Amino acid sequence: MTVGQNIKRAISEDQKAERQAMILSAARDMIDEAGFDGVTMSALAKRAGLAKGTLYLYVRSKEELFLLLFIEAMRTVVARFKGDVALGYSAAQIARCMTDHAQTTPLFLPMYARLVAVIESNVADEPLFAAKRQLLALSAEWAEHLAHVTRVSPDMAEPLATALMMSLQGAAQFDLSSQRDPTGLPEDIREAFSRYAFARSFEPSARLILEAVMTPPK
Amino acid sequence: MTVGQNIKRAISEDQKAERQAMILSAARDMIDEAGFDGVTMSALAKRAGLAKGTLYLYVRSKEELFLLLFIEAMRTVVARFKGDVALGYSAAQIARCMTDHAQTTPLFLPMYARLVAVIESNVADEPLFAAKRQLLALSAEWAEHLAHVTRVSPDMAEPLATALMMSLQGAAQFDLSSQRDPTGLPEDIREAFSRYAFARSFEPSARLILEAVMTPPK
Amino acid sequence: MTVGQNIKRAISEDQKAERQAMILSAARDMIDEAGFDGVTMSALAKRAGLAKGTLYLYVRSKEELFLLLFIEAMRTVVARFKGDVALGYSAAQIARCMTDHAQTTPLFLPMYARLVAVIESNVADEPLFAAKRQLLALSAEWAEHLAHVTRVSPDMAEPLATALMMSLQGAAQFDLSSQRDPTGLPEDIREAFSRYAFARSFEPSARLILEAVMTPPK
Amino acid sequence: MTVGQNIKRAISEDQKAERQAMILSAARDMIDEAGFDGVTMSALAKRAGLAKGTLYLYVRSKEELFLLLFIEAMRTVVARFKGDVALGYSAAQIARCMTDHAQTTPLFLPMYARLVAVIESNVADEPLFAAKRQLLALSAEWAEHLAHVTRVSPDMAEPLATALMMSLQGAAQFDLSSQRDPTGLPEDIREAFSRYAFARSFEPSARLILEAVMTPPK
DNA sequence: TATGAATGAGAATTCATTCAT
DNA sequence: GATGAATGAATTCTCATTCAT
Repeated sequence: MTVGQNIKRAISEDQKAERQAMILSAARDMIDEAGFDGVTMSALAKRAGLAKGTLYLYVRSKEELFLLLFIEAMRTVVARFKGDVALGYSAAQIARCMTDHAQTTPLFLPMYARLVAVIESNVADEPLFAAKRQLLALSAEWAEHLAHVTRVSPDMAEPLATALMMSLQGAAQFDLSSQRDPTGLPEDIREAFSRYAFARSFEPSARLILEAVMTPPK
Repeated sequence: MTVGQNIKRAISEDQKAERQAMILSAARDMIDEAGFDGVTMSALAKRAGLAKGTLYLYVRSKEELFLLLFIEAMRTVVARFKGDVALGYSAAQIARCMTDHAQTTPLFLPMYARLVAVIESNVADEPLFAAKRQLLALSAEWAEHLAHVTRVSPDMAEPLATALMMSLQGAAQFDLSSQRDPTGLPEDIREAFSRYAFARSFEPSARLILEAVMTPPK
Repeated sequence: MTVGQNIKRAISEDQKAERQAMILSAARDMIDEAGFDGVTMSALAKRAGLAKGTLYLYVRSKEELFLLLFIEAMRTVVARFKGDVALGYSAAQIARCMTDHAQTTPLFLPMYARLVAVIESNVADEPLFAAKRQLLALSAEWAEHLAHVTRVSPDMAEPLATALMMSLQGAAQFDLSSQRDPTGLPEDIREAFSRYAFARSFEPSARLILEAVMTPPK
Repeated sequence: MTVGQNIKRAISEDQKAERQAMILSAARDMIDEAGFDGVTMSALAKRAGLAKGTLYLYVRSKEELFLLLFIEAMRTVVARFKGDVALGYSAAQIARCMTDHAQTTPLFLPMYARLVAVIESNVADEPLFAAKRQLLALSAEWAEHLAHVTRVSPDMAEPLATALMMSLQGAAQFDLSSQRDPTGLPEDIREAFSRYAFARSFEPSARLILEAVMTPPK
């Protein structure tokens, strides 16, 4: 009675991971096309060529899916940071790189903006903890490289990392808020919207922060 | 179709404002008791002693209600900042005040954390624009006082204000994320949760930023 | 405390009638602009320059308003029929006139289509009976003239009138159903929609019926 | 989120069709008991022993449900017409049959009366088009049989069919309007209500029309 | 493993009408 | 007479998740 082509059963761990990657990829496409709210598990299943139930074999919940997606984006950002930013870079250069990474890594910004208030708020403990662990590890990795390239004093490493991440998070919010076709915006607030676009708001702040710790007042 | 007890009619503008204030107050109470998701227009109406339809005479939608609530909180924060922070304050003192204001103004932090991804995302244009205008005005007012007390150079005023607001926004997110009864948290991530509590993450960052602009490298 | 310009109080019966006519006229405009569902009592009041409560001084309910509107349209149709159709007219000519009257009298068709299932179904007894009386009188007047110009035998007068009115009613429905921008209609049913436009469906039927009784089989 | 008793799953197409039939049947019962406005999707689900969501698996919307119901009634009427009316029948006999079919097929008349102004007006395009297609096919089938039994000349077939359907539609309206307990009606309009009962108004008109085309004036 | 039928919670909002001023 | 603040009923439909096959 089964309709449609049953996809071959994924048995090995590899196949399982592969299948999950497929799902994440389909999800990314859906987000691009229909936005976050346009992603429904039914549609995603269809798009991935799976049955709804099968989807849940690879992803415990919709929120977990998003979490997975964000972790990937975060992983990319961290990797790029480690790859691009080297010892000797100026505050301005580091700020530039961070801005660039955040902006050009697909989904990073919009997902970061939704991470806490939308995604984490609706996820079960189990997946949340799992995600937290990974995210924490990635943050640590990033912070470590940051401390390295900025040659910041040990006691300033954490405050610096925190300040930058916090700004990044805030900027992601601002950016989300500023994403709007200026057409249709009332004259008097149009500029305010664009003022908070990511690059415009994050880069100077990051630079400010970095300079503060990289050139300690003598 | 009408039954029930008509409450005293709010005829003058003053009475109307008072009634709206009443509604906002009832909403605040509900949030305290049942959390954001616990706020229902029906329940709110009942609590405010109004008919549902009456509620909508004073608030165009649930999201607008939240926006109104946030604006009030923001107004308070700005007022306190202007009242508490005076010329001559050190970076540390200013950071301390900001932290305190944000933390002790009821609803400010949790609403700010939800402002963009949850509230603004679901509000109609009309109320959104109205809110933006007020929020922008308040921000400007706050930024102006900030520039004044920090004696920052004119060209650094905006970057400073932006950096601080962005950090505040990010910290609000972190804080929301860290709000969790440590009991029940796995050992290995418990500390990470508490690490991002508002005061612990925001104050040092704010101070860092403020110091950076208040003691220009000679 | 009253806001806005209080319209002068309408005292005499004449003034009252005049005010009611004003309201009906405003309603007609609203229907033209926003369709039937676009008419709300609030908006109508505003448009008529009246307060909501005042509206109800001249019209007992929304449905009564529509009934009043239809009666006017019907009155026009009957008057035009009596004015335009004279003894000696052929079945084809009469059918033509009827079609023309129904079609060119504003609101007649769409209101007739909604008369029973939408309007009468939701009106209180009192206004319904009042309307019925007027409508019945108008029908009788129309039927009488019809009998006169068709020189139909006394026993066929009622069946003829009924048949024509029924067809008119049915055609009004068909017409309502066919009112749709052909753009956006699927190819295969586009023609079906247009086929039931009023003139195309009513006139031949009316003619058929009229001819049947006007040229009795010898 | 799932609780409650899963009913037997309808897996095969047959089972699905059966389940839909069950739903329609439950809807018919509800209409009988509580009238059209008494039909609630929630109540219907309960009555059918289904969860609300399940209902929507079989019916896209409430209006579509009504459309489905009408199509069934129409299908019955057409079938009965084809079964009962044979070549050689007189105009009077055909009119009699039509009247009878329309009157004794459950829900046919009241649904036909509401079809355009109430049901079609509130249905989404997709289901509307689907319904139109079926209705059009049924009409054509009926018209063909009509042409056959009346031996009407090819060019008169369509006008005849249209005239009869239009009258039927009009009569359905009249009938709806006349459905009212005479008790409680004012003396002076009581008769008028009953005068427009279906059989009394439709049959003579149908006969008139049929005779007109079946016995062409020599 | 895969499937997809079944589940059901859940709340916002409109607008005709009334009646206190 | 005129006003407009207050009323409140009333119901749809979506979609994440589960679990019988």
